[in-house]
Amino acid sequence: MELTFPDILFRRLESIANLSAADRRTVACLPLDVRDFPREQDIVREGDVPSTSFMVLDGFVYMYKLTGQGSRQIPALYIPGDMPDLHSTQLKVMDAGFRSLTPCKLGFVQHKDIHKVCETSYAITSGFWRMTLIDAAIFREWLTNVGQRTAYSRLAHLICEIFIRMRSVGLTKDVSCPWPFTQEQLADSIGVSKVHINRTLQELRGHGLLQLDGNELRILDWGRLCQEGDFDPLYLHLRDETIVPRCEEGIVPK
Amino acid sequence: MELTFPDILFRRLESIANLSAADRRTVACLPLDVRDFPREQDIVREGDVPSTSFMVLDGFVYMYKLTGQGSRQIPALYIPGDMPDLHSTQLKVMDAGFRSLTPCKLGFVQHKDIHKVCETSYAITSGFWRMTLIDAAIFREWLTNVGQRTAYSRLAHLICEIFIRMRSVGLTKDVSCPWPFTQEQLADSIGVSKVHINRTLQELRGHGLLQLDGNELRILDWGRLCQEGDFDPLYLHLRDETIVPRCEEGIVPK
DNA sequence: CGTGTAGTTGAGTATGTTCAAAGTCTGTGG
DNA sequence: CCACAGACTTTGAACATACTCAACTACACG
Repeated sequence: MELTFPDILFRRLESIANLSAADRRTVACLPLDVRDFPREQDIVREGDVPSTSFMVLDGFVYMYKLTGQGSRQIPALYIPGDMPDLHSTQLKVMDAGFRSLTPCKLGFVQHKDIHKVCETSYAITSGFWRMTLIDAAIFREWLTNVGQRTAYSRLAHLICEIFIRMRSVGLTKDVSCPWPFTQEQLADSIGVSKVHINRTLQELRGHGLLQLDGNELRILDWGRLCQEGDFDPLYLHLRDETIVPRCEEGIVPK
Repeated sequence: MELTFPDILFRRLESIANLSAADRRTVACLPLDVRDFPREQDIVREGDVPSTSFMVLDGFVYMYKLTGQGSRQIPALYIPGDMPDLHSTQLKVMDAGFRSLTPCKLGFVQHKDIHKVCETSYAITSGFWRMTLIDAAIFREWLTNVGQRTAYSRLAHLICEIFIRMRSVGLTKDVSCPWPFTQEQLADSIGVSKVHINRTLQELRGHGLLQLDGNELRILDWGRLCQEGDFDPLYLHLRDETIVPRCEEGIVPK
Protein backbone atom coordinates (compact mmCIF):
# COMPACT_ATOMS: atom_id res chain seq x y z
CA MET A 1 0.00 0.00 0.00
CA GLU A 2 3.03 2.23 0.51
CA LEU A 3 4.14 2.22 -3.12
CA THR A 4 3.70 5.47 -5.03
CA PHE A 5 4.23 6.62 -8.59
CA PRO A 6 6.46 5.99 -10.45
CA ASP A 7 7.62 2.93 -8.52
CA ILE A 8 4.27 1.21 -8.63
CA LEU A 9 4.24 1.49 -12.43
CA PHE A 10 7.89 0.42 -12.77
CA ARG A 11 7.17 -2.63 -10.72
CA ARG A 12 4.24 -3.54 -12.91
CA LEU A 13 5.88 -2.81 -16.26
CA GLU A 14 9.04 -4.62 -15.29
CA SER A 15 7.10 -7.66 -14.21
CA ILE A 16 6.06 -7.98 -17.85
CA ALA A 17 8.67 -6.15 -19.97
CA ASN A 18 12.37 -5.28 -20.07
CA LEU A 19 12.91 -1.55 -19.76
CA SER A 20 16.16 0.26 -20.44
CA ALA A 21 17.42 3.01 -18.13
CA ALA A 22 16.23 5.56 -20.69
CA ASP A 23 12.80 3.93 -20.76
CA ARG A 24 12.60 4.16 -16.99
CA ARG A 25 13.42 7.85 -17.11
CA THR A 26 10.80 8.40 -19.80
CA VAL A 27 8.12 6.65 -17.78
CA ALA A 28 9.09 8.47 -14.58
CA CYS A 29 8.53 11.80 -16.35
CA LEU A 30 4.90 11.02 -17.24
CA PRO A 31 2.81 13.89 -15.87
CA LEU A 32 0.42 12.44 -13.33
CA ASP A 33 -2.72 14.01 -11.91
CA VAL A 34 -3.41 12.32 -8.58
CA ARG A 35 -6.97 12.43 -7.29
CA ASP A 36 -8.83 10.87 -4.38
CA PHE A 37 -12.19 9.18 -4.82
CA PRO A 38 -14.71 8.18 -2.16
CA ARG A 39 -16.26 4.71 -2.18
CA GLU A 40 -18.70 3.72 -4.93
CA GLN A 41 -18.16 6.68 -7.21
CA ASP A 42 -18.15 6.65 -11.00
CA ILE A 43 -14.69 7.26 -12.47
CA VAL A 44 -15.55 6.72 -16.13
CA ARG A 45 -18.96 5.88 -17.56
CA GLU A 46 -20.04 3.73 -20.48
CA GLY A 47 -20.34 5.93 -23.55
CA ASP A 48 -17.66 8.37 -22.34
CA VAL A 49 -14.80 9.36 -24.65
CA PRO A 50 -12.01 9.95 -22.14
CA SER A 51 -8.78 11.82 -22.91
CA THR A 52 -6.95 10.29 -19.94
CA SER A 53 -6.27 6.88 -18.49
CA PHE A 54 -5.72 6.17 -14.80
CA MET A 55 -3.68 3.88 -12.65
CA VAL A 56 -4.72 2.61 -9.25
CA LEU A 57 -2.28 3.93 -6.63
CA ASP A 58 -4.27 2.88 -3.59
CA GLY A 59 -7.62 1.20 -3.01
CA PHE A 60 -9.75 -0.96 -5.30
CA VAL A 61 -11.73 -0.35 -8.48
CA TYR A 62 -14.18 -2.37 -10.57
CA MET A 63 -15.40 -2.35 -14.14
CA TYR A 64 -19.12 -2.78 -14.74
CA LYS A 65 -21.57 -3.24 -17.58
CA LEU A 66 -25.33 -2.74 -17.27
CA THR A 67 -27.84 -4.71 -19.32
CA GLY A 68 -31.11 -3.39 -20.70
CA GLN A 69 -32.91 -5.38 -18.00
CA GLY A 70 -31.09 -3.45 -15.29
CA SER A 71 -28.78 -6.19 -14.11
CA ARG A 72 -25.06 -5.58 -13.72
CA GLN A 73 -22.02 -7.60 -14.69
CA ILE A 74 -18.66 -6.89 -13.10
CA PRO A 75 -16.15 -8.17 -15.70
CA ALA A 76 -13.04 -7.17 -13.75
CA LEU A 77 -11.69 -6.13 -10.37
CA TYR A 78 -8.63 -3.92 -10.12
CA ILE A 79 -5.99 -3.59 -7.42
CA PRO A 80 -3.11 -1.15 -6.85
CA GLY A 81 -0.68 -1.12 -9.78
CA ASP A 82 -3.40 -1.84 -12.35
CA MET A 83 -4.37 0.51 -15.18
CA PRO A 84 -8.04 -0.39 -15.63
CA ASP A 85 -8.91 1.76 -18.64
CA LEU A 86 -5.58 1.72 -20.43
CA HIS A 87 -7.44 0.35 -23.46
CA SER A 88 -9.18 3.70 -23.84
CA THR A 89 -5.93 5.04 -25.32
CA GLN A 90 -6.77 2.93 -28.38
CA LEU A 91 -10.56 2.53 -28.35
CA LYS A 92 -12.35 5.83 -28.20
CA VAL A 93 -15.78 5.11 -26.78
CA MET A 94 -16.05 3.27 -23.45
CA ASP A 95 -18.12 0.10 -23.68
CA ALA A 96 -18.03 -0.28 -19.89
CA GLY A 97 -17.79 1.95 -16.84
CA PHE A 98 -15.45 2.08 -13.85
CA ARG A 99 -16.28 2.71 -10.20
CA SER A 100 -14.28 2.93 -7.03
CA LEU A 101 -14.88 -0.11 -4.84
CA THR A 102 -13.25 1.48 -1.80
CA PRO A 103 -12.01 5.02 -1.18
CA CYS A 104 -9.03 5.21 -3.49
CA LYS A 105 -6.19 7.24 -4.89
CA LEU A 106 -5.93 7.32 -8.68
CA GLY A 107 -3.24 8.75 -10.96
CA PHE A 108 -4.56 10.17 -14.23
CA VAL A 109 -2.32 10.38 -17.32
CA GLN A 110 -3.20 12.21 -20.52
CA HIS A 111 -3.62 9.93 -23.53
CA LYS A 112 -1.42 12.26 -25.56
CA ASP A 113 1.39 11.75 -23.05
CA ILE A 114 1.03 8.00 -23.24
CA HIS A 115 1.11 8.12 -27.05
CA LYS A 116 4.19 10.34 -26.94
CA VAL A 117 6.00 7.90 -24.68
CA CYS A 118 4.94 4.93 -26.80
CA GLU A 119 6.25 6.57 -29.94
CA THR A 120 9.70 6.88 -28.38
CA SER A 121 10.01 3.27 -27.22
CA TYR A 122 8.57 0.00 -28.48
CA ALA A 123 9.62 -1.61 -25.18
CA ILE A 124 7.30 0.69 -23.26
CA THR A 125 4.51 0.21 -25.81
CA SER A 126 5.00 -3.52 -25.40
CA GLY A 127 4.65 -3.21 -21.65
CA PHE A 128 1.39 -1.27 -21.89
CA TRP A 129 0.08 -3.56 -24.60
CA ARG A 130 0.82 -6.58 -22.44
CA MET A 131 -1.02 -5.04 -19.50
CA THR A 132 -4.16 -4.81 -21.63
CA LEU A 133 -3.64 -8.36 -22.92
CA ILE A 134 -3.41 -9.76 -19.41
CA ASP A 135 -6.72 -8.08 -18.69
CA ALA A 136 -8.08 -9.81 -21.79
CA ALA A 137 -6.73 -13.17 -20.61
CA ILE A 138 -8.56 -12.63 -17.32
CA PHE A 139 -11.81 -11.88 -19.19
CA ARG A 140 -11.42 -15.18 -21.04
CA GLU A 141 -10.91 -17.06 -17.82
CA TRP A 142 -13.86 -15.37 -16.12
CA LEU A 143 -16.01 -16.23 -19.12
CA THR A 144 -14.96 -19.85 -18.80
CA ASN A 145 -15.61 -19.67 -15.08
CA VAL A 146 -19.12 -18.29 -15.47
CA GLY A 147 -19.96 -20.43 -18.49
CA GLN A 148 -18.72 -23.81 -17.28
CA ARG A 149 -18.42 -24.07 -13.52
CA THR A 150 -20.89 -24.35 -10.63
CA ALA A 151 -21.38 -21.39 -8.29
CA TYR A 152 -19.27 -23.10 -5.63
CA SER A 153 -16.38 -23.69 -8.01
CA ARG A 154 -16.68 -20.23 -9.55
CA LEU A 155 -16.45 -18.51 -6.23
CA ALA A 156 -13.46 -20.59 -5.15
CA HIS A 157 -11.78 -19.71 -8.44
CA LEU A 158 -12.41 -16.00 -8.00
CA ILE A 159 -11.02 -16.09 -4.47
CA CYS A 160 -7.87 -17.86 -5.66
CA GLU A 161 -7.33 -15.26 -8.36
CA ILE A 162 -7.81 -12.33 -6.04
CA PHE A 163 -5.44 -13.79 -3.48
CA ILE A 164 -2.70 -14.44 -6.04
CA ARG A 165 -3.02 -11.01 -7.59
CA MET A 166 -2.95 -9.33 -4.18
CA ARG A 167 0.11 -11.38 -3.37
CA SER A 168 1.86 -10.33 -6.60
CA VAL A 169 1.74 -6.70 -5.48
CA GLY A 170 2.61 -7.40 -1.87
CA LEU A 171 -0.82 -6.91 -0.32
CA THR A 172 -0.93 -10.28 1.45
CA LYS A 173 0.36 -11.10 4.91
CA ASP A 174 1.04 -14.79 5.34
CA VAL A 175 -2.25 -16.43 4.30
CA SER A 176 -4.36 -13.30 4.65
CA CYS A 177 -5.28 -10.44 2.36
CA PRO A 178 -7.66 -7.47 2.29
CA TRP A 179 -11.27 -8.35 1.45
CA PRO A 180 -13.14 -5.13 0.62
CA PHE A 181 -15.87 -6.77 -1.48
CA THR A 182 -19.58 -6.83 -0.66
CA GLN A 183 -21.47 -10.01 -1.40
CA GLU A 184 -23.43 -8.16 -4.04
CA GLN A 185 -20.22 -7.23 -5.89
CA LEU A 186 -19.05 -10.83 -5.75
CA ALA A 187 -22.46 -11.95 -7.03
CA ASP A 188 -22.22 -9.61 -10.02
CA SER A 189 -18.67 -10.78 -10.70
CA ILE A 190 -19.53 -14.46 -11.07
CA GLY A 191 -23.07 -14.07 -12.35
CA VAL A 192 -25.16 -15.46 -9.46
CA SER A 193 -27.70 -13.85 -7.14
CA LYS A 194 -26.54 -12.26 -3.92
CA VAL A 195 -28.59 -14.72 -1.91
CA HIS A 196 -26.75 -17.58 -3.54
CA ILE A 197 -23.36 -15.96 -2.97
CA ASN A 198 -24.19 -15.79 0.70
CA ARG A 199 -24.99 -19.49 0.86
CA THR A 200 -21.99 -20.45 -1.23
CA LEU A 201 -19.63 -18.45 0.98
CA GLN A 202 -21.12 -20.24 3.98
CA GLU A 203 -20.32 -23.54 2.31
CA LEU A 204 -16.70 -22.56 1.67
CA ARG A 205 -16.35 -21.51 5.29
CA GLY A 206 -18.18 -24.58 6.50
CA HIS A 207 -15.78 -26.83 4.59
CA GLY A 208 -12.87 -25.14 6.35
CA LEU A 209 -11.35 -23.62 3.21
CA LEU A 210 -11.29 -20.03 4.37
CA GLN A 211 -12.32 -17.53 6.96
CA LEU A 212 -13.71 -14.01 6.57
CA ASP A 213 -13.24 -11.63 9.49
CA GLY A 214 -14.66 -8.29 8.50
CA ASN A 215 -12.36 -6.87 5.87
CA GLU A 216 -9.82 -9.66 5.82
CA LEU A 217 -9.72 -12.97 4.01
CA ARG A 218 -7.81 -15.81 5.56
CA ILE A 219 -7.02 -18.89 3.51
CA LEU A 220 -7.21 -22.07 5.57
CA ASP A 221 -6.71 -24.71 2.87
CA TRP A 222 -5.08 -23.36 -0.28
CA GLY A 223 -4.73 -26.75 -1.91
CA ARG A 224 -8.39 -27.62 -1.70
CA LEU A 225 -9.46 -24.11 -2.63
CA CYS A 226 -7.47 -24.34 -5.87
CA GLN A 227 -8.85 -27.78 -6.50
CA GLU A 228 -12.47 -26.83 -5.90
CA GLY A 229 -12.00 -23.73 -8.04
CA ASP A 230 -10.16 -25.62 -10.80
CA PHE A 231 -7.61 -22.83 -10.52
CA ASP A 232 -4.41 -22.65 -12.57
CA PRO A 233 -2.67 -19.25 -12.48
CA LEU A 234 -1.22 -19.62 -15.99
CA TYR A 235 -3.75 -17.16 -17.41
CA LEU A 236 -2.50 -14.38 -15.12
CA HIS A 237 0.80 -14.43 -17.04
CA LEU A 238 2.83 -13.50 -13.99
CA ARG A 239 6.44 -13.53 -15.04
CA ASP A 240 8.13 -14.14 -11.75
CA GLU A 241 7.81 -17.83 -10.93
CA THR A 242 8.30 -17.16 -7.24
CA ILE A 243 5.19 -15.02 -7.26
CA VAL A 244 2.96 -18.00 -8.00
CA PRO A 245 2.51 -20.55 -5.25
CA ARG A 246 2.01 -24.01 -6.57
CA CYS A 247 -1.52 -25.25 -6.21
CA GLU A 248 -0.91 -28.83 -5.15
CA GLU A 249 -2.78 -29.99 -2.12
CA GLY A 250 -1.29 -28.84 1.13
CA ILE A 251 0.96 -26.15 -0.23
CA VAL A 252 0.10 -22.94 1.50
CA PRO A 253 1.22 -19.72 -0.18
CA LYS A 254 3.82 -17.86 1.83
CA MET B 1 -14.48 -14.60 -49.47
CA GLU B 2 -12.50 -13.39 -52.46
CA LEU B 3 -10.18 -11.10 -50.50
CA THR B 4 -6.59 -12.20 -50.14
CA PHE B 5 -3.50 -10.94 -48.36
CA PRO B 6 -2.54 -8.15 -48.07
CA ASP B 7 -5.91 -6.57 -48.92
CA ILE B 8 -7.79 -8.40 -46.21
CA LEU B 9 -5.34 -7.07 -43.61
CA PHE B 10 -5.37 -3.55 -45.06
CA ARG B 11 -9.11 -3.49 -44.89
CA ARG B 12 -9.08 -4.57 -41.28
CA LEU B 13 -6.26 -2.29 -40.14
CA GLU B 14 -7.72 0.68 -41.95
CA SER B 15 -11.11 0.12 -40.40
CA ILE B 16 -9.41 0.86 -37.07
CA ALA B 17 -6.28 2.93 -37.79
CA ASN B 18 -4.91 5.51 -40.22
CA LEU B 19 -2.02 4.09 -42.21
CA SER B 20 0.39 6.12 -44.33
CA ALA B 21 1.45 4.96 -47.79
CA ALA B 22 4.75 3.85 -46.28
CA ASP B 23 2.90 1.87 -43.59
CA ARG B 24 0.86 0.13 -46.26
CA ARG B 25 4.01 -0.84 -48.10
CA THR B 26 5.56 -2.14 -44.89
CA VAL B 27 2.53 -4.27 -44.09
CA ALA B 28 2.29 -5.59 -47.64
CA CYS B 29 5.86 -6.87 -47.36
CA LEU B 30 5.13 -9.05 -44.32
CA PRO B 31 6.26 -12.58 -45.22
CA LEU B 32 3.21 -14.82 -45.07
CA ASP B 33 3.08 -18.58 -44.87
CA VAL B 34 -0.31 -19.67 -46.19
CA ARG B 35 -1.58 -23.06 -45.08
CA ASP B 36 -4.84 -24.97 -45.46
CA PHE B 37 -6.51 -26.70 -42.54
CA PRO B 38 -9.29 -29.29 -42.58
CA ARG B 39 -12.31 -28.91 -40.32
CA GLU B 40 -11.91 -29.33 -36.53
CA GLN B 41 -8.14 -29.36 -36.39
CA ASP B 42 -5.96 -27.86 -33.67
CA ILE B 43 -4.02 -24.81 -34.88
CA VAL B 44 -2.47 -23.80 -31.56
CA ARG B 45 -2.90 -25.57 -28.23
CA GLU B 46 -3.10 -24.29 -24.67
CA GLY B 47 0.39 -24.34 -23.19
CA ASP B 48 2.08 -23.80 -26.56
CA VAL B 49 4.71 -21.07 -26.96
CA PRO B 50 4.21 -20.11 -30.60
CA SER B 51 6.70 -18.08 -32.65
CA THR B 52 4.07 -17.10 -35.23
CA SER B 53 0.62 -15.57 -35.31
CA PHE B 54 -1.97 -16.24 -37.98
CA MET B 55 -4.71 -14.40 -39.79
CA VAL B 56 -7.87 -16.00 -41.12
CA LEU B 57 -7.91 -15.68 -44.91
CA ASP B 58 -10.87 -17.97 -45.50
CA GLY B 59 -13.12 -20.12 -43.31
CA PHE B 60 -13.87 -19.91 -39.61
CA VAL B 61 -11.88 -20.52 -36.43
CA TYR B 62 -12.71 -20.72 -32.73
CA MET B 63 -10.82 -20.29 -29.49
CA TYR B 64 -11.45 -22.83 -26.72
CA LYS B 65 -10.60 -23.45 -23.10
CA LEU B 66 -11.01 -26.79 -21.33
CA THR B 67 -11.83 -27.07 -17.64
CA GLY B 68 -10.53 -29.71 -15.26
CA GLN B 69 -13.99 -31.31 -15.37
CA GLY B 70 -13.71 -31.82 -19.11
CA SER B 71 -16.17 -29.19 -20.22
CA ARG B 72 -15.30 -26.66 -22.89
CA GLN B 73 -15.81 -22.93 -23.18
CA ILE B 74 -15.58 -21.21 -26.54
CA PRO B 75 -14.67 -17.61 -25.64
CA ALA B 76 -14.46 -16.36 -29.22
CA LEU B 77 -15.38 -17.09 -32.83
CA TYR B 78 -13.23 -15.77 -35.67
CA ILE B 79 -14.09 -14.87 -39.24
CA PRO B 80 -11.98 -13.92 -42.28
CA GLY B 81 -9.82 -10.86 -41.60
CA ASP B 82 -9.38 -11.68 -37.90
CA MET B 83 -6.03 -12.41 -36.28
CA PRO B 84 -7.12 -14.75 -33.47
CA ASP B 85 -3.81 -15.26 -31.66
CA LEU B 86 -2.23 -11.87 -32.30
CA HIS B 87 -1.88 -11.53 -28.53
CA SER B 88 0.70 -14.31 -28.57
CA THR B 89 3.19 -11.76 -29.92
CA GLN B 90 3.14 -10.25 -26.44
CA LEU B 91 2.15 -13.09 -24.10
CA LYS B 92 4.39 -16.11 -24.46
CA VAL B 93 2.38 -19.07 -23.20
CA MET B 94 -1.05 -19.73 -24.70
CA ASP B 95 -3.80 -19.85 -22.08
CA ALA B 96 -6.29 -21.09 -24.68
CA GLY B 97 -6.24 -23.12 -27.87
CA PHE B 98 -7.47 -22.49 -31.40
CA ARG B 99 -9.23 -24.88 -33.76
CA SER B 100 -10.56 -24.63 -37.27
CA LEU B 101 -14.35 -24.57 -37.30
CA THR B 102 -14.57 -25.18 -41.04
CA PRO B 103 -11.90 -26.06 -43.59
CA CYS B 104 -9.89 -22.88 -43.75
CA LYS B 105 -6.97 -21.00 -45.19
CA LEU B 106 -4.66 -19.33 -42.66
CA GLY B 107 -1.73 -16.96 -43.16
CA PHE B 108 1.06 -17.38 -40.64
CA VAL B 109 3.42 -14.48 -39.82
CA GLN B 110 6.59 -14.76 -37.74
CA HIS B 111 6.45 -12.87 -34.46
CA LYS B 112 9.85 -11.39 -35.21
CA ASP B 113 8.49 -9.90 -38.43
CA ILE B 114 5.54 -8.38 -36.60
CA HIS B 115 7.86 -6.88 -33.99
CA LYS B 116 10.10 -5.51 -36.72
CA VAL B 117 7.15 -3.82 -38.42
CA CYS B 118 5.84 -2.47 -35.13
CA GLU B 119 9.20 -0.94 -34.29
CA THR B 120 9.13 1.04 -37.52
CA SER B 121 5.63 2.49 -37.12
CA TYR B 122 3.52 3.34 -34.10
CA ALA B 123 0.50 3.62 -36.42
CA ILE B 124 0.83 -0.05 -37.34
CA THR B 125 1.45 -1.03 -33.72
CA SER B 126 -1.69 0.90 -32.82
CA GLY B 127 -3.68 -0.99 -35.41
CA PHE B 128 -2.55 -4.38 -34.13
CA TRP B 129 -3.03 -3.31 -30.53
CA ARG B 130 -6.58 -2.19 -31.31
CA MET B 131 -7.36 -5.50 -32.94
CA THR B 132 -6.48 -7.27 -29.69
CA LEU B 133 -8.46 -4.72 -27.68
CA ILE B 134 -11.58 -5.27 -29.77
CA ASP B 135 -11.24 -8.97 -29.02
CA ALA B 136 -11.04 -8.04 -25.35
CA ALA B 137 -14.18 -5.89 -25.64
CA ILE B 138 -15.98 -8.88 -27.13
CA PHE B 139 -14.84 -11.08 -24.22
CA ARG B 140 -16.33 -8.52 -21.82
CA GLU B 141 -19.61 -8.52 -23.68
CA TRP B 142 -19.77 -12.31 -23.82
CA LEU B 143 -19.06 -12.45 -20.10
CA THR B 144 -21.96 -10.07 -19.51
CA ASN B 145 -24.07 -12.14 -21.86
CA VAL B 146 -23.36 -15.40 -20.07
CA GLY B 147 -23.46 -13.89 -16.61
CA GLN B 148 -26.63 -11.85 -16.84
CA ARG B 149 -28.97 -12.96 -19.58
CA THR B 150 -31.31 -15.93 -20.10
CA ALA B 151 -30.39 -18.60 -22.62
CA TYR B 152 -32.93 -17.18 -25.07
CA SER B 153 -31.53 -13.68 -24.84
CA ARG B 154 -27.93 -14.91 -24.94
CA LEU B 155 -28.45 -16.83 -28.11
CA ALA B 156 -30.23 -13.91 -29.78
CA HIS B 157 -27.32 -11.69 -28.78
CA LEU B 158 -24.74 -14.06 -30.19
CA ILE B 159 -26.62 -14.31 -33.48
CA CYS B 160 -26.80 -10.51 -33.76
CA GLU B 161 -23.06 -10.21 -33.18
CA ILE B 162 -22.17 -12.86 -35.70
CA PHE B 163 -24.40 -11.30 -38.32
CA ILE B 164 -22.96 -7.81 -37.83
CA ARG B 165 -19.39 -9.04 -37.90
CA MET B 166 -20.03 -11.09 -41.04
CA ARG B 167 -21.59 -8.03 -42.56
CA SER B 168 -18.58 -5.86 -41.70
CA VAL B 169 -16.37 -8.06 -43.86
CA GLY B 170 -18.89 -8.46 -46.67
CA LEU B 171 -19.98 -12.03 -45.97
CA THR B 172 -23.70 -11.25 -45.82
CA LYS B 173 -26.14 -11.21 -48.72
CA ASP B 174 -29.20 -9.14 -47.97
CA VAL B 175 -30.48 -10.61 -44.66
CA SER B 176 -28.55 -13.86 -44.93
CA CYS B 177 -25.11 -15.01 -43.91
CA PRO B 178 -23.11 -18.24 -43.65
CA TRP B 179 -23.93 -20.37 -40.62
CA PRO B 180 -21.22 -23.00 -40.21
CA PHE B 181 -21.75 -23.60 -36.47
CA THR B 182 -22.93 -26.85 -34.89
CA GLN B 183 -25.36 -26.59 -32.02
CA GLU B 184 -22.69 -27.96 -29.72
CA GLN B 185 -20.31 -25.13 -30.63
CA LEU B 186 -23.05 -22.59 -29.99
CA ALA B 187 -23.79 -24.28 -26.67
CA ASP B 188 -20.15 -24.00 -25.58
CA SER B 189 -20.08 -20.37 -26.70
CA ILE B 190 -22.93 -19.21 -24.48
CA GLY B 191 -22.50 -21.71 -21.68
CA VAL B 192 -25.61 -23.86 -21.98
CA SER B 193 -26.12 -27.55 -22.78
CA LYS B 194 -26.54 -28.62 -26.37
CA VAL B 195 -30.01 -29.91 -25.65
CA HIS B 196 -31.02 -26.50 -24.41
CA ILE B 197 -29.50 -24.75 -27.44
CA ASN B 198 -31.63 -26.95 -29.62
CA ARG B 199 -34.82 -25.94 -27.81
CA THR B 200 -33.84 -22.28 -27.69
CA LEU B 201 -33.14 -22.21 -31.42
CA GLN B 202 -36.55 -23.74 -31.98
CA GLU B 203 -38.07 -20.92 -29.95
CA LEU B 204 -36.29 -18.26 -31.98
CA ARG B 205 -37.52 -19.88 -35.19
CA GLY B 206 -40.98 -20.40 -33.76
CA HIS B 207 -41.23 -16.71 -32.91
CA GLY B 208 -40.43 -15.86 -36.52
CA LEU B 209 -37.12 -14.13 -35.76
CA LEU B 210 -34.92 -16.19 -38.05
CA GLN B 211 -34.61 -19.18 -40.30
CA LEU B 212 -31.82 -21.75 -40.59
CA ASP B 213 -31.55 -23.60 -43.89
CA GLY B 214 -28.55 -25.87 -43.71
CA ASN B 215 -25.49 -23.66 -43.72
CA GLU B 216 -27.27 -20.35 -44.05
CA LEU B 217 -28.83 -18.03 -41.50
CA ARG B 218 -31.68 -15.80 -42.61
CA ILE B 219 -32.80 -12.96 -40.36
CA LEU B 220 -36.56 -12.46 -40.47
CA ASP B 221 -37.00 -9.79 -37.78
CA TRP B 222 -33.81 -7.88 -37.04
CA GLY B 223 -35.50 -5.40 -34.73
CA ARG B 224 -36.95 -8.00 -32.42
CA LEU B 225 -33.80 -10.10 -32.52
CA CYS B 226 -31.74 -7.14 -31.29
CA GLN B 227 -34.37 -6.39 -28.68
CA GLU B 228 -34.58 -9.96 -27.38
CA GLY B 229 -30.79 -10.17 -27.36
CA ASP B 230 -30.38 -6.73 -25.72
CA PHE B 231 -27.87 -6.11 -28.49
CA ASP B 232 -25.99 -2.83 -28.97
CA PRO B 233 -23.04 -3.05 -31.39
CA LEU B 234 -21.04 -0.35 -29.57
CA TYR B 235 -18.68 -2.94 -28.08
CA LEU B 236 -17.60 -4.11 -31.53
CA HIS B 237 -15.93 -0.71 -32.05
CA LEU B 238 -16.60 -0.73 -35.77
CA ARG B 239 -15.40 2.59 -37.09
CA ASP B 240 -17.50 2.95 -40.16
CA GLU B 241 -20.97 4.06 -39.11
CA THR B 242 -22.48 2.68 -42.27
CA ILE B 243 -21.31 -0.76 -41.32
CA VAL B 244 -23.62 -0.86 -38.32
CA PRO B 245 -27.35 -1.13 -39.01
CA ARG B 246 -29.40 0.57 -36.36
CA CYS B 247 -31.20 -1.81 -34.12
CA GLU B 248 -34.55 -0.06 -33.80
CA GLU B 249 -37.56 -2.21 -34.44
CA GLY B 250 -38.29 -2.82 -38.06
CA ILE B 251 -34.95 -1.76 -39.48
CA VAL B 252 -33.56 -4.62 -41.46
CA PRO B 253 -29.84 -4.59 -42.21
CA LYS B 254 -29.09 -4.20 -45.86
C1' DC C 1 -27.16 -49.29 -48.03
C1' DG C 2 -24.87 -48.86 -43.84
C1' DT C 3 -22.36 -45.77 -40.73
C1' DG C 4 -21.48 -41.72 -38.28
C1' DT C 5 -22.51 -37.11 -37.04
C1' DA C 6 -25.72 -33.70 -35.88
C1' DG C 7 -30.21 -32.55 -34.50
C1' DT C 8 -34.61 -33.61 -31.85
C1' DT C 9 -37.71 -35.25 -28.14
C1' DG C 10 -39.40 -36.60 -23.37
C1' DA C 11 -39.13 -37.04 -18.47
C1' DG C 12 -37.08 -36.50 -14.11
C1' DT C 13 -33.87 -33.71 -11.51
C1' DA C 14 -30.63 -30.15 -9.89
C1' DT C 15 -28.96 -25.80 -9.35
C1' DG C 16 -29.82 -21.38 -8.54
C1' DT C 17 -33.65 -17.45 -8.41
C1' DT C 18 -37.06 -14.62 -6.31
C1' DC C 19 -39.42 -12.57 -2.70
C1' DA C 20 -39.98 -11.31 1.84
C1' DA C 21 -38.47 -10.75 6.38
C1' DA C 22 -35.32 -10.80 10.16
C1' DG C 23 -30.78 -10.13 12.01
C1' DT C 24 -26.17 -7.70 12.37
C1' DC C 25 -22.90 -4.20 12.12
C1' DT C 26 -21.19 0.52 11.87
C1' DG C 27 -21.18 5.27 11.87
C1' DT C 28 -23.73 9.51 13.21
C1' DG C 29 -26.13 12.79 15.89
C1' DG C 30 -28.49 13.87 20.11
C1' DC D 1 -23.34 6.84 25.93
C1' DC D 2 -27.45 5.63 23.64
C1' DA D 3 -30.70 5.61 19.82
C1' DC D 4 -31.29 5.45 15.20
C1' DA D 5 -30.53 4.92 10.24
C1' DG D 6 -28.73 2.63 6.51
C1' DA D 7 -26.20 -0.85 4.37
C1' DC D 8 -25.00 -5.43 4.39
C1' DT D 9 -25.77 -10.25 5.62
C1' DT D 10 -28.59 -14.17 6.72
C1' DT D 11 -32.65 -17.23 6.57
C1' DG D 12 -36.84 -19.79 4.69
C1' DA D 13 -39.86 -21.36 1.18
C1' DA D 14 -41.79 -21.56 -3.36
C1' DC D 15 -40.52 -21.48 -8.01
C1' DA D 16 -38.00 -21.31 -12.58
C1' DT D 17 -34.58 -22.26 -15.64
C1' DA D 18 -31.68 -25.18 -17.49
C1' DC D 19 -29.28 -29.93 -17.01
C1' DT D 20 -28.85 -34.90 -17.54
C1' DC D 21 -29.77 -39.12 -19.52
C1' DA D 22 -31.43 -41.88 -22.91
C1' DA D 23 -33.58 -42.84 -27.02
C1' DC D 24 -34.86 -41.70 -31.55
C1' DT D 25 -34.71 -39.21 -36.19
C1' DA D 26 -32.59 -36.94 -40.23
C1' DC D 27 -29.06 -36.35 -43.21
C1' DA D 28 -24.55 -36.68 -45.57
C1' DC D 29 -20.98 -39.50 -47.10
C1' DG D 30 -18.57 -43.46 -48.59
